[in-house]
Amino acid sequence: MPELPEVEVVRAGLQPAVTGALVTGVEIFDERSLRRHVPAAGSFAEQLTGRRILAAVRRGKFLWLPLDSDRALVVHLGMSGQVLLRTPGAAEDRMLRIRLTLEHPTHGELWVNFVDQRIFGSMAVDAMGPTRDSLPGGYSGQPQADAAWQNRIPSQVAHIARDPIDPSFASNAFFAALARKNTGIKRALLDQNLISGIGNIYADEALFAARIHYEQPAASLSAAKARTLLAAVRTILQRALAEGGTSFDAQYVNVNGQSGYFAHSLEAYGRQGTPCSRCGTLIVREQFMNRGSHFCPRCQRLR
DNA sequence: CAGTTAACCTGTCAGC
DNA sequence: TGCTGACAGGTTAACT
Repeated sequence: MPELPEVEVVRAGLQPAVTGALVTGVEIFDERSLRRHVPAAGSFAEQLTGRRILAAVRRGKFLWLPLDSDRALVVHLGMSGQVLLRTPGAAEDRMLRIRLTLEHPTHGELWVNFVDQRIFGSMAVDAMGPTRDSLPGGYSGQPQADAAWQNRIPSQVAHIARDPIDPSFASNAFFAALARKNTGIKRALLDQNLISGIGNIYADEALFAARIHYEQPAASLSAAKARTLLAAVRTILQRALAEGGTSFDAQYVNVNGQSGYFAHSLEAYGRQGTPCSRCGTLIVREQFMNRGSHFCPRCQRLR
């Protein structure tokens, strides 16, 4: 489940189920799902078994579960990852790669199934370090300023920029970086080191809402236009989150396997050949970065 | 530094 | 029915 809203749906679903739970079992069905695990301080299973989970945190499309060992279980869903909560003994999920068994003090025993068709996603145990700005590492539902994990971040997530719905997102620094970028605006929106959480769907939707062509040079946007774009990004992400994310099929689901509804609200992504909701011109799809860019050629002109 | 390409993978769908 | 090719929401490393 790729972009920010879909990952946040997963985080929010995990939080009440895993916070305070003890990891009692780890089963690995496909080692390739541990691609990002660095076995320096011990194997994946060794570092998890017997540890307690303290929270569920997200920055952009990265999710992590801080452990009582100053490490964290880092989860990235890649293109097709799912995290499913199951009652032990439930029927096997297809394409199950990793399973954790948890013992929660009040909810009892639980399976956390990591399912991933394409195996671009991964789980890893990683060391935590301080955040560069000494602010919270990401979004975790309830702020817990006194918690040791709060202002720390897994080493493999440290290079990822804050996302636009993070209260600590530095808008002015983002605008300044845009003004310095010698590249197209969509490439900049997809650059997770500049702003995180935006993928191909929401980049196209935000650019449509702000009426900006995807190849418009980032540095050429006026201050007002850049502000409009950031506001559009936030609005789209929040609306998508409120509707449970975007699902075209059973691939992108919450921890209970349910789809979101935002696909009905898409204005540009996947709508090539259908009329623009503003002017009736047919939406166009062009090849871009080995995928598609969808836009209205009339509303979104290159200037 | 910016941009391109390839690599990592499996499944689904359209067309023949 | 079966084959082939195109396509899919992401990230990273290597190269120009």
